Amino acid sequence: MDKRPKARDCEVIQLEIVNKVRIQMPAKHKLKQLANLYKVFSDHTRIQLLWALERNEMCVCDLAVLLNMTKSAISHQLKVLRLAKLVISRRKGKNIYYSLADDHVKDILWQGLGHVNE
Amino acid sequence: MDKRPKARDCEVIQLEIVNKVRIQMPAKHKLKQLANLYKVFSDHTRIQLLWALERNEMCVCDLAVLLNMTKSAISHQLKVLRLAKLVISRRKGKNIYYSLADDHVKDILWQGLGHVNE
DNA sequence: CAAACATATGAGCAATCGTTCATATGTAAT
DNA sequence: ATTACATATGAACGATTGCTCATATGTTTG
Repeated sequence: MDKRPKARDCEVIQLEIVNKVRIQMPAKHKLKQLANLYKVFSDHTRIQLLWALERNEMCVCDLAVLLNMTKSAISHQLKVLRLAKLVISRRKGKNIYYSLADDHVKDILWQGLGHVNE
Repeated sequence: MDKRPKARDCEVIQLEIVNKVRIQMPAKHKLKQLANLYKVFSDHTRIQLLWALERNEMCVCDLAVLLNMTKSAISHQLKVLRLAKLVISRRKGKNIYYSLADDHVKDILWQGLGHVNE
Protein backbone atom coordinates (compact mmCIF):
# COMPACT_ATOMS: atom_id res chain seq x y z
CA MET A 1 0.00 0.00 0.00
CA ASP A 2 1.20 3.54 0.71
CA LYS A 3 0.17 4.54 -2.73
CA ARG A 4 2.07 7.69 -3.46
CA PRO A 5 -0.25 10.55 -4.36
CA LYS A 6 0.26 12.29 -7.65
CA ALA A 7 2.74 15.09 -7.39
CA ARG A 8 0.80 17.90 -9.06
CA ASP A 9 -2.29 18.49 -11.12
CA CYS A 10 -0.77 20.24 -14.04
CA GLU A 11 2.43 21.13 -15.80
CA VAL A 12 3.04 23.60 -18.59
CA ILE A 13 4.14 22.06 -21.84
CA GLN A 14 5.04 25.20 -23.76
CA LEU A 15 6.23 27.54 -21.02
CA GLU A 16 7.54 30.29 -23.28
CA ILE A 17 4.40 30.44 -25.36
CA VAL A 18 2.17 30.51 -22.31
CA ASN A 19 4.19 33.37 -20.85
CA LYS A 20 4.16 35.28 -24.11
CA VAL A 21 0.40 34.89 -24.49
CA ARG A 22 -0.18 35.83 -20.86
CA ILE A 23 1.63 39.11 -21.33
CA GLN A 24 -0.30 39.98 -24.51
CA MET A 25 -3.65 39.04 -22.97
CA PRO A 26 -6.10 41.95 -22.83
CA ALA A 27 -7.20 43.11 -19.38
CA LYS A 28 -9.49 40.61 -17.76
CA HIS A 29 -12.39 43.06 -17.55
CA LYS A 30 -12.12 43.77 -21.27
CA LEU A 31 -12.70 40.14 -22.15
CA LYS A 32 -15.46 39.95 -19.56
CA GLN A 33 -17.09 42.93 -21.23
CA LEU A 34 -16.79 41.17 -24.56
CA ALA A 35 -18.39 38.00 -23.22
CA ASN A 36 -21.19 40.10 -21.78
CA LEU A 37 -21.77 41.78 -25.11
CA TYR A 38 -22.14 38.42 -26.80
CA LYS A 39 -24.37 37.22 -24.00
CA VAL A 40 -26.93 39.80 -25.05
CA PHE A 41 -26.87 38.42 -28.58
CA SER A 42 -27.09 34.85 -27.36
CA ASP A 43 -30.85 34.57 -26.95
CA HIS A 44 -33.28 33.67 -29.70
CA THR A 45 -35.88 36.25 -28.69
CA ARG A 46 -33.38 39.07 -28.45
CA ILE A 47 -31.85 38.19 -31.82
CA GLN A 48 -35.31 38.34 -33.38
CA LEU A 49 -35.94 41.71 -31.74
CA LEU A 50 -32.65 43.13 -32.96
CA TRP A 51 -33.18 41.82 -36.46
CA ALA A 52 -36.69 43.28 -36.58
CA LEU A 53 -35.60 46.64 -35.21
CA GLU A 54 -32.84 46.78 -37.78
CA ARG A 55 -35.65 46.79 -40.32
CA ASN A 56 -38.02 49.24 -38.67
CA GLU A 57 -38.60 51.18 -35.53
CA MET A 58 -41.41 49.43 -33.64
CA CYS A 59 -43.30 49.60 -30.37
CA VAL A 60 -43.73 46.84 -27.79
CA CYS A 61 -47.16 45.93 -29.12
CA ASP A 62 -45.94 45.52 -32.68
CA LEU A 63 -43.05 43.37 -31.54
CA ALA A 64 -45.30 41.21 -29.36
CA VAL A 65 -47.58 40.52 -32.33
CA LEU A 66 -44.66 39.98 -34.69
CA LEU A 67 -43.01 37.40 -32.46
CA ASN A 68 -46.28 36.05 -31.09
CA MET A 69 -45.23 36.58 -27.50
CA THR A 70 -46.66 38.45 -24.52
CA LYS A 71 -45.92 42.13 -24.19
CA SER A 72 -44.39 41.42 -20.81
CA ALA A 73 -41.83 39.00 -22.19
CA ILE A 74 -40.94 41.47 -24.94
CA SER A 75 -40.65 44.30 -22.48
CA HIS A 76 -38.30 42.33 -20.26
CA GLN A 77 -36.02 41.53 -23.18
CA LEU A 78 -36.10 45.09 -24.46
CA LYS A 79 -34.89 46.13 -21.05
CA VAL A 80 -31.89 43.85 -21.42
CA LEU A 81 -31.17 45.36 -24.83
CA ARG A 82 -31.62 48.85 -23.47
CA LEU A 83 -29.24 48.28 -20.56
CA ALA A 84 -26.67 46.91 -23.01
CA LYS A 85 -27.12 50.10 -25.05
CA LEU A 86 -28.00 48.11 -28.14
CA VAL A 87 -31.38 49.80 -28.61
CA ILE A 88 -32.81 53.23 -27.87
CA SER A 89 -36.42 54.24 -27.27
CA ARG A 90 -38.60 57.27 -27.76
CA ARG A 91 -42.11 57.88 -26.55
CA LYS A 92 -44.89 58.90 -28.91
CA GLY A 93 -48.20 59.17 -27.14
CA LYS A 94 -48.99 56.01 -25.31
CA ASN A 95 -46.46 53.98 -27.25
CA ILE A 96 -42.73 53.66 -26.89
CA TYR A 97 -40.85 53.07 -30.11
CA TYR A 98 -37.61 51.14 -30.13
CA SER A 99 -34.80 51.15 -32.66
CA LEU A 100 -31.18 50.04 -32.91
CA ALA A 101 -28.73 52.21 -31.00
CA ASP A 102 -26.12 52.43 -33.74
CA ASP A 103 -24.65 50.80 -36.83
CA HIS A 104 -22.25 48.77 -34.77
CA VAL A 105 -25.13 46.57 -33.70
CA LYS A 106 -26.18 46.14 -37.29
CA ASP A 107 -22.63 45.18 -38.27
CA ILE A 108 -22.36 42.53 -35.58
CA LEU A 109 -25.70 41.05 -36.65
CA TRP A 110 -24.67 40.90 -40.30
CA GLN A 111 -21.32 39.37 -39.59
CA GLY A 112 -22.95 36.70 -37.46
CA LEU A 113 -25.50 35.92 -40.14
CA GLY A 114 -22.66 35.68 -42.62
CA HIS A 115 -21.01 33.02 -40.53
CA VAL A 116 -24.24 31.10 -40.02
CA ASN A 117 -25.11 31.19 -43.72
CA GLU A 118 -21.52 30.32 -44.26
CA MET B 1 -69.20 45.48 -9.51
CA ASP B 2 -69.29 43.36 -12.63
CA LYS B 3 -65.99 44.73 -13.66
CA ARG B 4 -65.75 44.16 -17.38
CA PRO B 5 -62.65 42.18 -18.33
CA LYS B 6 -60.24 43.70 -20.80
CA ALA B 7 -61.06 42.84 -24.37
CA ARG B 8 -57.66 41.62 -25.62
CA ASP B 9 -54.03 41.56 -24.62
CA CYS B 10 -52.50 43.21 -27.60
CA GLU B 11 -53.16 45.15 -30.76
CA VAL B 12 -50.83 45.97 -33.62
CA ILE B 13 -50.05 49.64 -34.00
CA GLN B 14 -48.21 49.55 -37.31
CA LEU B 15 -49.88 46.68 -39.11
CA GLU B 16 -48.24 47.18 -42.48
CA ILE B 17 -44.77 47.44 -41.07
CA VAL B 18 -45.24 44.35 -38.93
CA ASN B 19 -46.44 42.39 -41.94
CA LYS B 20 -43.59 43.63 -44.08
CA VAL B 21 -40.99 42.73 -41.47
CA ARG B 22 -42.60 39.36 -40.87
CA ILE B 23 -42.25 38.47 -44.53
CA GLN B 24 -38.60 39.53 -44.66
CA MET B 25 -37.73 37.72 -41.44
CA PRO B 26 -35.09 34.98 -41.92
CA ALA B 27 -36.18 31.42 -41.20
CA LYS B 28 -36.66 30.84 -37.50
CA HIS B 29 -33.96 28.19 -37.35
CA LYS B 30 -31.45 30.55 -38.95
CA LEU B 31 -31.87 33.08 -36.18
CA LYS B 32 -31.77 30.30 -33.62
CA GLN B 33 -28.49 29.16 -35.12
CA LEU B 34 -27.20 32.69 -34.87
CA ALA B 35 -28.18 32.97 -31.21
CA ASN B 36 -26.48 29.64 -30.54
CA LEU B 37 -23.31 30.87 -32.22
CA TYR B 38 -23.22 33.92 -29.96
CA LYS B 39 -24.00 31.75 -26.97
CA VAL B 40 -20.65 30.05 -27.46
CA PHE B 41 -18.92 33.43 -27.37
CA SER B 42 -20.90 34.55 -24.35
CA ASP B 43 -18.77 33.01 -21.63
CA HIS B 44 -15.73 34.60 -20.06
CA THR B 45 -13.70 31.39 -20.00
CA ARG B 46 -14.44 30.52 -23.61
CA ILE B 47 -13.60 34.03 -24.78
CA GLN B 48 -10.26 33.77 -23.04
CA LEU B 49 -9.63 30.40 -24.65
CA LEU B 50 -10.49 31.69 -28.10
CA TRP B 51 -8.37 34.75 -27.66
CA ALA B 52 -5.41 32.69 -26.47
CA LEU B 53 -5.76 30.17 -29.29
CA GLU B 54 -5.87 32.98 -31.78
CA ARG B 55 -2.36 33.74 -30.60
CA ASN B 56 -0.95 30.23 -30.43
CA GLU B 57 -1.85 26.62 -30.71
CA MET B 58 -1.90 25.21 -27.17
CA CYS B 59 -2.72 22.04 -25.29
CA VAL B 60 -5.11 21.63 -22.38
CA CYS B 61 -2.33 21.80 -19.82
CA ASP B 62 -0.97 25.06 -21.19
CA LEU B 63 -4.43 26.59 -21.21
CA ALA B 64 -5.16 25.42 -17.69
CA VAL B 65 -2.00 27.09 -16.42
CA LEU B 66 -2.59 30.21 -18.49
CA LEU B 67 -6.10 30.74 -17.15
CA ASN B 68 -5.34 29.30 -13.71
CA MET B 69 -8.15 26.79 -13.91
CA THR B 70 -8.44 23.02 -13.61
CA LYS B 71 -7.77 20.92 -16.67
CA SER B 72 -11.23 19.46 -16.33
CA ALA B 73 -12.93 22.83 -16.56
CA ILE B 74 -10.81 23.72 -19.59
CA SER B 75 -11.56 20.41 -21.24
CA HIS B 76 -15.29 20.86 -20.77
CA GLN B 77 -15.21 24.28 -22.39
CA LEU B 78 -12.99 23.10 -25.22
CA LYS B 79 -15.60 20.49 -25.92
CA VAL B 80 -18.21 23.22 -26.31
CA LEU B 81 -15.91 25.09 -28.69
CA ARG B 82 -15.20 21.90 -30.61
CA LEU B 83 -18.86 21.03 -31.03
CA ALA B 84 -19.49 24.55 -32.28
CA LYS B 85 -16.67 24.02 -34.78
CA LEU B 86 -14.82 27.07 -33.53
CA VAL B 87 -11.65 25.16 -32.68
CA ILE B 88 -9.91 22.10 -34.06
CA SER B 89 -7.54 19.72 -32.33
CA ARG B 90 -4.66 17.49 -33.24
CA ARG B 91 -2.89 14.95 -31.13
CA LYS B 92 0.87 15.00 -30.65
CA GLY B 93 2.00 12.29 -28.30
CA LYS B 94 0.17 12.52 -25.02
CA ASN B 95 -1.00 16.03 -25.66
CA ILE B 96 -3.82 17.39 -27.75
CA TYR B 97 -3.20 20.75 -29.31
CA TYR B 98 -6.05 23.12 -30.02
CA SER B 99 -6.26 26.01 -32.45
CA LEU B 100 -8.92 28.20 -34.04
CA ALA B 101 -10.98 26.47 -36.72
CA ASP B 102 -10.83 29.31 -39.25
CA ASP B 103 -10.41 33.03 -39.78
CA HIS B 104 -14.11 33.62 -39.35
CA VAL B 105 -13.72 33.05 -35.64
CA LYS B 106 -10.85 35.50 -35.54
CA ASP B 107 -12.93 38.08 -37.37
CA ILE B 108 -15.84 37.79 -34.97
CA LEU B 109 -13.49 38.16 -32.01
CA TRP B 110 -11.86 41.26 -33.45
CA GLN B 111 -15.12 42.91 -34.33
CA GLY B 112 -16.42 42.30 -30.83
CA LEU B 113 -13.28 43.73 -29.27
CA GLY B 114 -13.66 46.73 -31.54
CA HIS B 115 -17.12 47.36 -30.18
CA VAL B 116 -16.00 46.93 -26.58
CA ASN B 117 -12.99 49.21 -26.98
CA GLU B 118 -15.33 51.43 -28.87
C1' DC C 1 2.09 -5.37 -18.82
C1' DA C 2 2.00 -1.74 -15.24
C1' DA C 3 2.56 2.90 -13.84
C1' DA C 4 2.33 7.76 -15.02
C1' DC C 5 0.35 11.26 -17.37
C1' DA C 6 -2.97 13.97 -20.68
C1' DT C 7 -7.39 14.43 -21.78
C1' DA C 8 -12.43 13.36 -21.84
C1' DT C 9 -16.75 12.75 -19.70
C1' DG C 10 -20.85 11.86 -16.54
C1' DA C 11 -23.19 13.19 -12.30
C1' DG C 12 -24.27 16.69 -9.18
C1' DC C 13 -24.81 21.34 -7.46
C1' DA C 14 -25.14 26.36 -7.18
C1' DA C 15 -25.96 30.19 -10.01
C1' DT C 16 -28.05 32.38 -13.86
C1' DC C 17 -31.71 32.93 -17.35
C1' DG C 18 -36.26 33.53 -19.72
C1' DT C 19 -40.86 33.27 -19.19
C1' DT C 20 -45.36 33.92 -16.68
C1' DC C 21 -48.30 36.20 -13.52
C1' DA C 22 -49.60 39.99 -10.79
C1' DT C 23 -49.10 44.62 -10.17
C1' DA C 24 -47.33 49.35 -10.85
C1' DT C 25 -46.55 53.50 -13.66
C1' DG C 26 -47.62 56.67 -17.19
C1' DT C 27 -50.48 58.70 -20.96
C1' DA C 28 -54.83 59.80 -23.38
C1' DA C 29 -59.66 60.21 -23.77
C1' DT C 30 -64.18 60.62 -21.80
C1' DA D 1 -61.49 61.97 -11.79
C1' DT D 2 -62.28 57.63 -13.96
C1' DT D 3 -61.53 54.36 -17.49
C1' DA D 4 -58.73 52.28 -20.96
C1' DC D 5 -54.60 51.20 -22.75
C1' DA D 6 -49.20 50.85 -23.30
C1' DT D 7 -45.35 49.70 -21.01
C1' DA D 8 -42.41 48.47 -16.96
C1' DT D 9 -41.17 45.66 -13.20
C1' DG D 10 -40.80 42.33 -9.16
C1' DA D 11 -41.44 37.63 -7.61
C1' DA D 12 -41.47 32.92 -8.68
C1' DC D 13 -40.64 28.76 -11.32
C1' DG D 14 -38.49 25.57 -14.48
C1' DA D 15 -34.65 25.16 -17.56
C1' DT D 16 -29.93 25.78 -18.63
C1' DT D 17 -25.09 26.68 -17.51
C1' DG D 18 -20.27 26.22 -15.64
C1' DC D 19 -17.73 24.30 -12.38
C1' DT D 20 -16.07 20.30 -9.25
C1' DC D 21 -15.27 15.66 -8.29
C1' DA D 22 -14.78 11.01 -9.55
C1' DT D 23 -13.84 8.07 -13.10
C1' DA D 24 -12.86 6.51 -17.87
C1' DT D 25 -10.02 6.49 -22.11
C1' DG D 26 -5.86 6.77 -24.54
C1' DT D 27 -0.71 7.30 -24.95
C1' DT D 28 4.03 6.86 -23.54
C1' DT D 29 7.66 4.91 -20.80
C1' DG D 30 9.81 1.63 -17.93
